[in-house]
Amino acid sequence: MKIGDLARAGGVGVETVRYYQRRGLIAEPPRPDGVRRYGSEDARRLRFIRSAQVAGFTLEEIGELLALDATEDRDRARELATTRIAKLEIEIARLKAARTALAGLATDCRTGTAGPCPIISAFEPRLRDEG
Amino acid sequence: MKIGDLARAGGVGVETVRYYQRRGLIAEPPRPDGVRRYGSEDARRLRFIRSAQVAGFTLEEIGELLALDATEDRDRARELATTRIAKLEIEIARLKAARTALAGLATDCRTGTAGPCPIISAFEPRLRDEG
DNA sequence: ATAGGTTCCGGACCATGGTACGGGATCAAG
DNA sequence: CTTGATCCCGTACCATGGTCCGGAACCTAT
Repeated sequence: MKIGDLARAGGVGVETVRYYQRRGLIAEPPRPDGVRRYGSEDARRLRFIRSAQVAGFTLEEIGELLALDATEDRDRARELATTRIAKLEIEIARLKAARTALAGLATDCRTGTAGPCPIISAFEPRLRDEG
Repeated sequence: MKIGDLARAGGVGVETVRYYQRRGLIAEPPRPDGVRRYGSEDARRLRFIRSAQVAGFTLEEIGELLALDATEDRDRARELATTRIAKLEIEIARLKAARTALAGLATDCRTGTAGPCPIISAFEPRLRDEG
């Protein structure tokens, strides 16, 4: 694979691959004829990077994870995982609360009723009755 | 309230309040004696901004929401709300998947077993048996 | 009255994660 | 053998959301 193929396989741009390379997230592959040649392992790494980003890891942390993948430091790996899980829990709870607030807003802003809808108060703790 | 009080009430820095002001998210308050004097309404706005950020709105969108709060454009308000809800659903699902992956990683990386733990594969679709 | 804390302001700077630019080399197809 | 795509490289630039800087003015307590 050349860089363009890898980028396509990973759903990113060529520039992004080069950027990851500069950051040391993807190893510099051999270039027999002057052009970088990647293997399926690189594609796997690239996919991992994207997944880990979704999980909220920064590129720096992802670099550590990748380095760790080859080591025996299971403790550190578990530590990174559990720390991130805790943050994910918080984030998920936050997003759910936001969703609830927005659902309330969408309901309150049904068409047909006159006047503005209470956007700001939609995010405030609901003390008013549900009636 | 002076700007420092407002910032404290909103859990942000003074510079952040000034920044929001520049962005037009908080109205320029009266300054009888040359110093900005805020009321509880401003604190409410500030809290709203933080909540809306958690909900994934950009500051630009938040500006629109704030503008909308005073208008009669219920359709637009509902539209923004439902669009964001859809994105939140996706994001929540993603975070849950990430949490699952990390939980698997943490399990696999129990201490005691020898060898590196499969960090990269933790995020790959699990085809291998659970045994 | 002098020090410490706060406010004012514009503009510079920062972190993160890319994205674009310009210019040159190389390759495959028409 | 030219055209178009792709590759190489370094550097510059971008968007977002702040954060800090320096210098001047003010208030309050000691």
